[in-house]
Amino acid sequence: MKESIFKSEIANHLKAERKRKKLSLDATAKLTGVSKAMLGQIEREESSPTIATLWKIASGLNTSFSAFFANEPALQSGERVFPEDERMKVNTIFPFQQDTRIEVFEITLLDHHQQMSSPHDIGIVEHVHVIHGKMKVYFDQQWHVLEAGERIRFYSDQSHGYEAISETAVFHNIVSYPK
Amino acid sequence: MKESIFKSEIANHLKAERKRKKLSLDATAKLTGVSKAMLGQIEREESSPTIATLWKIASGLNTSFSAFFANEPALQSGERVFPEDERMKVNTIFPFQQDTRIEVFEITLLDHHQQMSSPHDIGIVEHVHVIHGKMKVYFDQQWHVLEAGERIRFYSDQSHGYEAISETAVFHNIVSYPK
DNA sequence: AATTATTGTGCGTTATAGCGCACATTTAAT
DNA sequence: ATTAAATGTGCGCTATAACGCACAATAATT
Repeated sequence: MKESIFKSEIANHLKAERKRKKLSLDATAKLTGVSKAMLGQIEREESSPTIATLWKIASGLNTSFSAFFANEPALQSGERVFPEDERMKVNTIFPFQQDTRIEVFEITLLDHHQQMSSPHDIGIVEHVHVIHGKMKVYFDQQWHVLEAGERIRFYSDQSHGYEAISETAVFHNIVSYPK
Repeated sequence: MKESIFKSEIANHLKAERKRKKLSLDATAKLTGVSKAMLGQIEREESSPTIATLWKIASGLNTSFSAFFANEPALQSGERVFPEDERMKVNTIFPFQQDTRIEVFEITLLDHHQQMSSPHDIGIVEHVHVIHGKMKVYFDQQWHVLEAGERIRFYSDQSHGYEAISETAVFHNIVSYPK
């Protein structure tokens, strides 16, 4: 994810949210405590706001903070795509639904397979619950070893991955998307 | 959530992450492309970084962006309380957290036990995934039979319940609370 | 058509994010 | 003990985030 696309996502989301609520720059300025000049500049991508002001905007508009970093709904609507690999079997337990914004997979790693993944969008949380075998999960620059029955939770907007320590490992993977 | 408290969250997380990696301000400056003076000010809460710089920091440290905003364990622990019953064992897999607004239980029904429940708040969605045995789930005025491995999803703002058909049944219960 | 709000943008000013460099302290090496 | 390297803070400077106000444009009212 490049830095520059941030600005346009923030701009788009702010503009969309403001239009959806049928608010003028002046009205949102009063709601958020951020000057309308600044709001205009952010929408035109002429300014990269500080977290403090972005917080004031999110807070004043009663919208979530992470929503400013989400990709277009068109892209994130569906299910996550997994790489085609014979040694990693993915079974969808609960597909993504707009109301809950979670999806659940049962994943089987064969032959000590390791599966790495590049960062996802901001705010996405992954839950790993080991059903069979022994495995390790990578995030925060560390491998975390998990026995059967154990579980762990992490932000997946970073490099992460899974690897079976026993020959095969089965785990449940709950992915939560913000909104 | 007040604005000031997550400035300290950012400060704490940056400091902790830097210490964990045993990096100096100088070293992190080279990694992230952010001057060490600025990094120092952020750690001392003397400066509120822009989104762009915080991104450079997260990116350069290979850490998650969201982790800088990790909210403290919510006071409002939405955790559901279950009736005391010897024939229904509830094991919490993932406790409720404010960011995801889900909680996950592993529930064991013994001796053909039936457990009914009165309606919860509107918008709450329950997911049932049968691990062992055979059971049925009640909602929408009827019972739904589930074999091991099968799953079902329903709104729990209505009378609902579970019952083991085999002598014992084990299922996972994912509860999603609306934002 | 003329007037009056409303809305977004441009401008000048202030506040502060962010940088490079130097300084004082500590830590390690000689 | 002395030197040398490394680490965090302070200072001056520049870039820009953020503000208030005024202006030009459109939309609504008379």
